[in-house]
Amino acid sequence: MPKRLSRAFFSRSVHEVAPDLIGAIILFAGTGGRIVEVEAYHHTDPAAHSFRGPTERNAIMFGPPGYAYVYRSYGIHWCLNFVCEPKGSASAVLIRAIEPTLGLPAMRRRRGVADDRLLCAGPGRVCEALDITGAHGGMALDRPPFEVFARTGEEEIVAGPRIGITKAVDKPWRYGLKGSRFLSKPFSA
DNA sequence: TGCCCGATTAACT
DNA sequence: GTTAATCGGGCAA
Repeated sequence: MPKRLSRAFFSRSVHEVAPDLIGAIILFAGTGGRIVEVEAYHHTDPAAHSFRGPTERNAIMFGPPGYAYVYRSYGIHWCLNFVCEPKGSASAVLIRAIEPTLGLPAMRRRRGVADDRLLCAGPGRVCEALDITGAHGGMALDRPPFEVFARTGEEEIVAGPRIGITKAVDKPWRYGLKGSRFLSKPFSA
């Protein structure tokens, strides 16, 4: 039985937690699968929402680790983050893509796409497939409806530049499961 | 109060 | 490859 990830797991540096999340299982109300792509955002990073200090939107990032930070992207989509590091560090990992395994009928219905590779290939798609919205921001990751389990065994992890940002574009803080068909974009060799 | 633009996606050409 | 959709956050005034 996989080990449930608790607050101690998320209390470490966001640059340790992010690659350790590749291969982990995330379930929300019983739907989800294996995490195959994430990005790390540290509060000293100009691309992070927390870079300019606490606001109403990013308040969760300044709280304790092990909680969900959900924000609205482009006025349309929801994006899910896991808050990391000791409280006040304001760092988080963006969940960018999942290999969908549990609750496939529900996820297909919510997404309305024919190809399962597009169910959870992107941060907005992940939230639509799992039915995560801003209402779930601030929820603990070790309590229902969230369930997060550690990966079992070794995984081959690749890193590269993050997607969709205009600041700190050179930092290789996007992590993925090598060769996965469920990435939002391939990693360049 | 007004303005610009974004940790995106889908539907175009 | 390009672009519209769509709206709240953050900052200037």
